[in-house]
Amino acid sequence: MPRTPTSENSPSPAALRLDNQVCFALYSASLAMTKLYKPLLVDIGLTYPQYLVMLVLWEQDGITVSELGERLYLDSGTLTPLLKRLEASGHIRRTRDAQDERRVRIALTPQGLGLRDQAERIPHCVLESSQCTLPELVALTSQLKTLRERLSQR
Amino acid sequence: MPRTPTSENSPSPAALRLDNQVCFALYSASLAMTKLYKPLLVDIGLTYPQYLVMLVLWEQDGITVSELGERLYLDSGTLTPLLKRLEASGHIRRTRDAQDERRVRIALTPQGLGLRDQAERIPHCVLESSQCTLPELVALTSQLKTLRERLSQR
DNA sequence: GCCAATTGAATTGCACGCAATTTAATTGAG
DNA sequence: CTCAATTAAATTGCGTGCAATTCAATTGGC
Repeated sequence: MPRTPTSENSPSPAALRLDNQVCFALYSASLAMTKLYKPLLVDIGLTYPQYLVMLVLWEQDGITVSELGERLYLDSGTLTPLLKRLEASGHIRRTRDAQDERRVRIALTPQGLGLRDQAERIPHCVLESSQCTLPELVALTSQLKTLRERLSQR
Repeated sequence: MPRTPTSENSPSPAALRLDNQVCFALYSASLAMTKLYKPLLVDIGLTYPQYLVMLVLWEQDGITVSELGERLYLDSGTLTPLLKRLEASGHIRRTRDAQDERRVRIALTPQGLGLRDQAERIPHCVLESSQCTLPELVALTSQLKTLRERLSQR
């Protein structure tokens, strides 16, 4: 009997097949998306999570670390070092709240605000590269939000 | 005029609004999914990416590091340390290929193979917790695979 | 058969995510 | 008013992801 290079034991049940996992489809699509953004973001000196932080700050300047965390579903263990790097890059300033010294407020610098103009071309580039139509992406976004809500309400 | 706690500059263009980003929907849903798996995987002593590796090995025992990487879209910089930890846990063995000493083949130990029985209950748990129907998840998986293919063919 | 080019892993360095702990500031029950 | 409980960030430690480099083994042009 010919021996294949990979020895099969009993076949894996369908429920454990990699190609049947939503989790892997989600995981690998998310990493692929990050790779698509990378070259665009390198041009403006941001990493992908840093870009997400900037998106929030362009909408809501001066919010606290925990408000930022609620928006992005990230905690201070992730955000604190990330924000320090954004500060070191000159995009933001971190200042203790005068009313409540426990809070740290994040404010855009003029440089950080200026970055928004350069970032405006990114969504278009991504749409192009995604090979998807806008309605497709809008629909997918909506489904993913629903999934996220359902998953995180545990 | 009442002043909001966060000072708005010019409003952020719609294309840069966080809630309109597929990338963020994808990113946050993926992290939420990881969190759902974590307690289930802790029980069997695996991290989430380690679980993905085991899914592949349960299908194809004895493959090389690069074949594993093609399956998971990960490179050796990620896989090498991860595989060393799986080896340290006793789930796999790493051995140089006799035909080509550059290749490293990954083989399940009896313990690693035995883990599959314990893992079989996981997909059901996830389906329950996801608050989604199976057809919904199947459809979403398919869309995400399409997206991944389109994104990574650049 | 020889040596340059290629290939497969490993290594290095950096930036996340996140659990768990610590520190500092604020709140609140009595 | 006081002190314990709570809250907000920061810190620590570990495990990814990934670019870039290194190292060893193999291949291919001559």
